[in-house]
Order: sequence, then C-alpha cells, then structure tokens
Amino acid sequence: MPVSTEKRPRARNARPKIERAALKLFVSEGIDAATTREIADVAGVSEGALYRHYKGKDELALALFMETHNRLGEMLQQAFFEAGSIEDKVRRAVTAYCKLADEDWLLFSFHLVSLNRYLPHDTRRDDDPVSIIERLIGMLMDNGDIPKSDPAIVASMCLGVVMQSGQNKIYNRLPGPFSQHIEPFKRAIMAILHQR
Amino acid sequence: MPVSTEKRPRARNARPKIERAALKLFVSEGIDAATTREIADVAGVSEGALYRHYKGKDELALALFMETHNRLGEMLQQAFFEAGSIEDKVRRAVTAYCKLADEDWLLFSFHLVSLNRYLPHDTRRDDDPVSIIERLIGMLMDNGDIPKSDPAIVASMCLGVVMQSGQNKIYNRLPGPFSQHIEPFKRAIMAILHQR
DNA sequence: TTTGCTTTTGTGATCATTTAATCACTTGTG
DNA sequence: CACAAGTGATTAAATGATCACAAAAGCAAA
Repeated sequence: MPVSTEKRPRARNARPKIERAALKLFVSEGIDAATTREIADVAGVSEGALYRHYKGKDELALALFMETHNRLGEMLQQAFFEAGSIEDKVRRAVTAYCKLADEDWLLFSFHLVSLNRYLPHDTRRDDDPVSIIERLIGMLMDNGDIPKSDPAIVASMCLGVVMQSGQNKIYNRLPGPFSQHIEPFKRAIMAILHQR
Repeated sequence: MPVSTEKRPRARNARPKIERAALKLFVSEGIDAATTREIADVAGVSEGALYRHYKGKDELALALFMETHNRLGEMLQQAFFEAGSIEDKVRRAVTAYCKLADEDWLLFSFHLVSLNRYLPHDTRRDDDPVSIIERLIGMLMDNGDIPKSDPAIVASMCLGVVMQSGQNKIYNRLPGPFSQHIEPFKRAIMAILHQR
C-alpha cells in the first residue's frame, strides 16, 4: 500500500494557520526568501488558500507588519498623552512596548526585523512611532523639562536602547520575558534625556 | 537610424563598478529583490562580468558585508585593548565606528541593514562585535569599575544608542556627518554604563 | 618598440529553475 | 440552494547562472 498518497484532509480556518506560518518563515528566512509554497506547507494548507484571504504574499506581509505598527503608534500616543511626569510617560511607553513583545513574540519580532523594508527612507509620517517620540522630545526641550539639544539624535538614542535589545533577543542573546528589562530601559532612557 | 542599437563599449575595471551598484541596490531594495540584471545595468557592465569576480550574487553580498564586519571587529578590539579610562575606551570605539560610517556611508549602511541576514540567530562568535562588547562590560563589572547587572542587556542598550542612530540616518532623519554625534553617543553610553 | 603567446576580463544570448499567481473544481455551511 | 473557503495542477514570468566568443592585458624574446 503506497504511503501518503492520501489526499490532505481539507483544512479548516486556514487564515490564522497561514499567518502564523508566514510569520515564522518571514522572521527566520526573510520575506523574499520565504516562498508561498513553504508557507502553505508549514501551515498545512494548500497554496491557493493564501489567495482567498490576501491578494498575494506582499499584501500578507504588509498586513502582518501593520498590525503591530499601528498598534504601536496608538500605544505610544496613549502613553505620552496621559497625565504624569516624564518618568511616568517613559515607563508607560516602555512597558507597553515590552508587553506587546511578550504577548506575541513572533508577531513582534517580525515587525522589528522588517522595519527596514517598510519604513520609507525619505518620507516621514506624523503617526509614525519614531516621529511621535521625536515630537515629544522636542516639546519637552521647548518646555525646559530636559536640556536642549537635537531632538532627532536624542530620540534615536532612546529608541535604540529598547529596539536593539529587541534585536538581541531575536538573536537569543536575552533569555526570559522582555518585560523583565522595563526598569533598566526606563533608567537608561531617563539618563539619556537628562544628559546635558 | 535606430537609436542605441550600438553595442555597449567594453567596460574596464568592472569589479568596483559592480560592487558600488550592488551596494546601492542592496540597500535600497534589499539583497533578494536586487537582481543580477539590475546590478549589471546600474554598474554599466554586462551580467556575466559579475561572475568573473564572484561565484554569484550571494557571495558578492557576503563579501561586501564581511568587509565592514571584520574591520569593525578589529577596530573594537583595538579601541578596548589600548590603555586608558573607560571613557577613553568608549570614546575611541564610538569614534572609530562613526569614522567608518563617514568614510563610506554606502558600505556602512549596507552592513547595518543586513545584520539581520548575516548574524546567526543561535550561535555566538567570540570575534563578533556584539560579543566583544558584552565581554568587555562583563569584565568591567567583575572589576567593580561599573555597577554589577546583566552584561547582555547593558551591552544591548549601549549598542542601541549608536546603531539605532545609524538606522535613523539611513532613513534621512539625521543630516550631516555621523561623526558630529560622537560626544552625545559617548555621554549616553557612559550614563548607561554607570546606571545603578 | 614590435611580435606572438597566454591569461584575464568583459559580453550577452541562452538555459534551467524557481516561484507567484490563477482557475476550474470541490467541499462545507447557513 | 447560494456563498464562502480550500485544493492543487497549471501557467507565465523572472531570475541566477552558464558558456562560447571577443577584447584587453601581461609578458617574454627578438
């Protein structure tokens, strides 16, 4: 009797399976290197199923990226808008970011590794996480809350503290939940902000 | 008379042309998306020329990455090994990194955007820039030069200060030479290192 | 210098693969 | 029955790599 000549049982709820499989492959091999065939295989569905839910591979990848990116923008707006000291705002922002990471590490790490592809190189959007932070820092400087310098470079350095750590967690250099580093992150950012 | 039916004049010194063209395309579209045809066109040489100097596209990309990566490892070793205070070491390392960036921004930014692809996700090499920094920080902590905590997370944060700024410069958020930020970088890193 | 060779380098049409996407059909659900 | 969802063989396009040929460069002897 021939092995595995049996037809695959028709899959149910293919969409989430496809999304998780795509995330896995996108993170481990990169978006371009992951083929639709591979995605379908890992998901345990047929190749055509992907096209019932997305126009194509590109749309799938963009949708997965935006899921995190939009949520992130909202969370930062929220963290910075609510009342409190600078330290409160920073703690809230860092905490939100870390929770997002721990909640769904795969989705989060996909966002981190594909920033390069989706952040446009020459245009700035006001609702972009980086722009939001830069604007806040500019306001704090204008208010005299923190020493005046170049908001763009200060924003970069603060972001770097958290984002590079995320990268290093992807490389398995930081075991354990990301949230355990909230305090060090907050302290580092506060130190950078109050740099003279 | 038909236009541009003329044969292309035989190119001379194709190799550097190919390398520069490849860097441009690798950075702007990504390694996978840049085709050998595009590279040849931008370089103004034939497609076959690429294969006189490299086994293929992958080898070309890896060679360009390693050019920066190896140099970086040596420069860090050098900066940390030479005598001086912690502040001296940090300043030397940051200065070296910034000079490398300004010297050949295209080559440097290619390195930065392809770290994801080439840094292995599960193995650590002792001569890797990240490992070098982590080891130094561990030593400083053992010596009592800086407060004891997790060397891995402190190294991440310090690296992030500089690397995320590099990323933001790629996105055109930081005009001017990278070296102009040496002082802020150094101060930020020192502040993180001496965090309690 | 000139001559005659060998080796290196550049060319571009061509090849073999890979791959995203399509579509006629089937299956399941309200 | 109608509509949404899943299947997988098939297709059309693109892409990395090859190769026979040509031009240039290197080199030694005359």
